[in-house]
Amino acid sequence: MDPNPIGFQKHDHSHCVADAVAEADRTCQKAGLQLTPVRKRALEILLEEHRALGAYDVLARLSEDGFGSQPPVAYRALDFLTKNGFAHKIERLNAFIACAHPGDIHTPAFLICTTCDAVAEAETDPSHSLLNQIADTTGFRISRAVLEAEGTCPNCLANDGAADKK
Amino acid sequence: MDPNPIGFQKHDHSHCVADAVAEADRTCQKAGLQLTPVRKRALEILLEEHRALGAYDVLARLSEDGFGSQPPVAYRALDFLTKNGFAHKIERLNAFIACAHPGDIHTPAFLICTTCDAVAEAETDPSHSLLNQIADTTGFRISRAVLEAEGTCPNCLANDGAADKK
DNA sequence: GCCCGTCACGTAATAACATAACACACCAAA
DNA sequence: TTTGGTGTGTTATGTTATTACGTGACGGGC
Repeated sequence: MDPNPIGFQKHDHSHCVADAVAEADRTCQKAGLQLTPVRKRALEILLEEHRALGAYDVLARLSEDGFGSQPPVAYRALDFLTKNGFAHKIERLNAFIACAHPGDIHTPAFLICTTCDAVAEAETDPSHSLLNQIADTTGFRISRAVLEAEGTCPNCLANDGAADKK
Repeated sequence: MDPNPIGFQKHDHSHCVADAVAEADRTCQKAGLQLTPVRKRALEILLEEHRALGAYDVLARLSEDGFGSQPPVAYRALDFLTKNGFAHKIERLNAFIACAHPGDIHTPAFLICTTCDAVAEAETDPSHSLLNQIADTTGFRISRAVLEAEGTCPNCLANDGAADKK
C-alpha cells in the first residue's frame, strides 16, 4: 500500500494539513461558523490521511487527544465538517474524507482504489452530469448526489504490471 | 406516502412480482444458478415494494415465512441477488431494491425521493458517464460505480405545490 | 445582575447494519 | 461409499449510527 497518494499522485504532504486547517479557519470566520477544537482536530485527523476514515477511527484519535470517547462526539464533528463542505462521506465505505477542494460549491465524484485504499476526489460539472440529465427528463429535483467509483488506481495498475513481469 | 410509485409513475403492480420472478427463474436455469426458495422469496419481497428495504426488513419477512431468522440468512440471499443482477444495493440507504431492468448489463443510477421513499432506477450509458471520463483522464480502472441522487420526486413536488395553494 | 434562549460538548444506552465461524443436509462425481 | 461442493441454519460478534439526556459557555433582553 502506498500511504501517500493524493489524487493518486505523489506530493509534498507536509503542508497539506496546516494549510487546509488555516483555510478552514478563515472560511469559518467569514461564515460565522465555529471551528471548535474538536471540529478542528477532526479535520486535521482526516487531512493526515489521503484516504477515508471510519467514524470510529476518528473517534479513537479524538479520544486519545482528550476529547470525548462516545460515538456522538465523532459523528457531530463529522456532521459539521460535511455539512459545511470541509469533508465528505464516502457512502460506499461508510467513511469520511477531507475535502480536496474546499470552498468551491461542488458535486464531488470519488475514485476509490480497492487495492491501496486511496480515494481521489474529482470535481464535476453538475449540469453535464448523467444524473442531472435523468433528473431533468423525469422531473426529479436533486438535492444531493453520490458519485463513487471503485476500481484500481493508476499506481496499483502499474504495480500489477510490474508484478506480472516477475 | 405513495406506496405505489415505480419510476415515480403509477402502474399496474399486480403482475410485476410474478413476471419478474418467472424471468429470474428462466435466467437462473440458463446460467446454471440455483434460485432456491429463500432466494426466490427474498426477490419477491423486494419486488413487492418499489422502494429500498433494509436487510433486516427482508429478514423479518423471510422468517415469518418459515425461513431462518438470523442475519446471514437475509444477507446471503441478498448477496446472491445482487451478484447476479436481480437486485441492487443502495449505498446511501444501506438497503436493497429489486432490479428494474434485470438481464441487461448496466450501470444503474438511482433517484431516491426523501419525501416518499420511492426509488427509481434509471439506465445509464456507462461510456458517456462522468465517472468514466474522469477515470479515462486519470488512468483509473473502474470495476463498479455508484450513482445515487437524493431529492424530491415529481409526485411529491406536485403535492408540495398543492399544499402551498391551501 | 439575572433569566432565558441557543449552541456545543459530554455521557450512557441502544438501534441498525454486517460478518465470522461452525454444524448439518443434500447431491453429484469419483 | 466416500468425498467435495453448495446451500441453509445457528451462535456469537463486530461495526456503524442514533436517541436521549445532562451540563457548561455565551449572548440578548429586561
